[in-house]
Amino acid sequence: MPKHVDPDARRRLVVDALFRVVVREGLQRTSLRAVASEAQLNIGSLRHYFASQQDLMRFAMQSMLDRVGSRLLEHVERIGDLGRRPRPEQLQLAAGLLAELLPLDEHRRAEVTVFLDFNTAARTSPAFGDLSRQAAEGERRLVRRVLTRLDASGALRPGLDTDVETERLTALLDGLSLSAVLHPEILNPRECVDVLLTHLGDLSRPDGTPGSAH
Amino acid sequence: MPKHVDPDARRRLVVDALFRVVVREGLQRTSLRAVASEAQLNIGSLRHYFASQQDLMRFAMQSMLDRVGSRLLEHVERIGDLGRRPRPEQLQLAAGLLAELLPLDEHRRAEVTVFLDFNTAARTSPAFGDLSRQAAEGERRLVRRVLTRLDASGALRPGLDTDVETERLTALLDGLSLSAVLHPEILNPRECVDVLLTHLGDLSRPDGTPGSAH
DNA sequence: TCCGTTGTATCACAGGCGTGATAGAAAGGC
DNA sequence: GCCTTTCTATCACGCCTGTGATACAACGGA
Repeated sequence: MPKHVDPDARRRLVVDALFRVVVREGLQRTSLRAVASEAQLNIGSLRHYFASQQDLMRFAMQSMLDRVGSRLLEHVERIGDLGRRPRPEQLQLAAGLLAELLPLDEHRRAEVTVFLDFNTAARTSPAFGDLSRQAAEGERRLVRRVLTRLDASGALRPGLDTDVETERLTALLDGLSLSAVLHPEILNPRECVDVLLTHLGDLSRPDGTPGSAH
Repeated sequence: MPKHVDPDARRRLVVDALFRVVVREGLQRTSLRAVASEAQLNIGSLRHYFASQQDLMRFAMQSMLDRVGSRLLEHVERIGDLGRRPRPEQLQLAAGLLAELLPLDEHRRAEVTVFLDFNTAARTSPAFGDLSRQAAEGERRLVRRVLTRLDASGALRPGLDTDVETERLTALLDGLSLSAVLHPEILNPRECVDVLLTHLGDLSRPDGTPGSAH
């Protein structure tokens, strides 16, 4: 006995419409009316589900963070135990996981685009400050975790400073995302992957060196 | 016999006011009235020097690109010939030059902040598209030039792919700038420099290996 | 059937925006 | 002195924004 409207589905519909508007027009021109129109809803209906513009914006950003977070978690579980893989595959798997954050297809491109707009807005908009910070910390936790796991299974060069390498790899991912979104004609997805693989290769133990796994 | 007002000085004054507003409020809230108020000018006066908002915005971004460009040029000349320096100093000098692009002090932080806001806006605003692209290409030219000069003086590991390394270092710089501007509590200037030096160190020829310079 | 809840749709308001028009002050060549 | 150019200042217009208020339809349990 389903209710004729599912509020959660409605909110998702609105959020998806908002994402499309942000991607197409930029956050600056993403007004309530534009989102309502994109969702083919009356602005009155939209406001029935979101009390204010700020509510909608926060909900949308939180939704995106949740989606990315659960996708990453899923990917981590799919990989399973890293220690029992051969070393080249370890690096490949790590790259595949981190590439979830790169705009390599239209879906991730849209995510990164919206994410960038939200984060730049968050700099001067207190309403998003906590979400932006939480996202930045989450990204660093992921990167650090990838690095420590690689290191634990002996894939990495000895003597690396984890703090510095975490910031370095995070900056690399952020910079690649930024360029790929803002200047796709300069940096295409294949080059992004090349750079990421090169970086991980540089961090890895030289071929022939025995790892210290276990 | 000085004229009572110097139009160029007036424009510079307005542009500086615009930068302050963008840094403080974000590009979204940077209206003509806000800039005029910040410059302590009447909006009518402001519009006497800039025909339209778009004119002002373009002029401001172009001004910033010019300033950064000439500062980089000056720094390059100050360094002079790289070949006749000892290798550790070569890396240090390269890092110092590239660090002109990082938000390490308040002045550069303001620049990078404005630059970021302009570039995200440029994604969906055709008026800034060309300037944004030109800046991205300029940054890559600089990075590539630094890398090839280091390589020519024998400071770099052999076998590096210049295209990939250019994108890698560019992404690293962009990512560091992004994080340092959006999350200064997570990434401070010292860490930025650490990461940059670590990266250049990784690219450099291992100690004890004779360089191929001259 | 009645009624409360939920959803849809519309109007109106105040506020900010860029911009065109215009009036008046100030400056400088003659 | 005057006249032209440059600069300053203000008004008004149309547009778009978020939001409060309100009316009306539709649903679901009693």
